[in-house]
Amino acid sequence: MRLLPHPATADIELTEVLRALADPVRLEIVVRLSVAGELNCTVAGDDLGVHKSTASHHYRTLREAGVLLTKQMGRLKYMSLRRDDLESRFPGLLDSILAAALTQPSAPAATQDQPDAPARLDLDPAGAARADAHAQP
Amino acid sequence: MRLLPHPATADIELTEVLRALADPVRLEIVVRLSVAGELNCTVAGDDLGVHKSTASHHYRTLREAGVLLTKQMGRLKYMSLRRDDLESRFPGLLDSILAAALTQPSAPAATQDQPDAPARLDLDPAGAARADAHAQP
DNA sequence: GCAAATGTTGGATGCCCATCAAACTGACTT
DNA sequence: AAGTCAGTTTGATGGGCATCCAACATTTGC
Repeated sequence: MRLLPHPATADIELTEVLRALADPVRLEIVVRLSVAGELNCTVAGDDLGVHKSTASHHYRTLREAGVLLTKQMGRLKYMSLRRDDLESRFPGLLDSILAAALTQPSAPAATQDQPDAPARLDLDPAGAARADAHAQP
Repeated sequence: MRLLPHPATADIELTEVLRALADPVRLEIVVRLSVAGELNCTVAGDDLGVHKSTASHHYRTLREAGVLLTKQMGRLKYMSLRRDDLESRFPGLLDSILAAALTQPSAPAATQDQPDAPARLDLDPAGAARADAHAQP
């Protein structure tokens, strides 16, 4: 298990964080991470409506802005929000943005394929896999 | 006195607000408005380091995102933050961003002309003018 | 070793945007 | 009416960015 390079908490800049979260796709990724806690790239980017390389680009943007933390475990990379770091640097910021995003959900493009889908967020299938992955890297 | 067109509170979108505030110049404008309450374009754009037409473009962006409100009084236009509207739409969002921006001040470009300047925000001179302007339009 | 799975990287493309300069509009002043 | 002030609009320009596709790197499994 190894961590990818991230900016130090003190180096996180407000405008970079805001710019990172101002993109609907990236905001959706952050919302998913806030719900699931930790996701690998495939699950986090599922049904986002963008190519996987585009999603990878967004992960990089979010990581370099200091919003999320990425650790590699075997062939998978798990991402999680830097909640504590962001809270200490910009108190209340992430929470208010997440709360706002949850009251104003952005429809992922792929959701249009099934207009009658009851719920828009379907992250549970990854839960078991995550738990397993953490047990024995 | 007449108001310029603004989006309704319910139409304010989170990503638009974040995108509007993700620019250092626009964030500085918002910070100034949060301190002064109300400013005309000339004062709000003073020492920002950008051309006045660029500043005007930023005012438009902020207004169309629903961040600020503009009313014309005679030959001047006064801008103010839509604090209540934003608070009701995205509770805590603006306050946390303003608090973060105040702890991490962005240096306006023109400040470099006077490196020994004691304070970076000099908005009081407009205070009297504002009060006068409101008395008798 | 070979193949599959998981992401990343490297063009390529097209769009959006921040910026400036100049011209313009609207309102007040003389 | 002419001039001035405050701000906007209209190109023009340059840079950044979101996106895709294809190729690559790395790890795991047979």
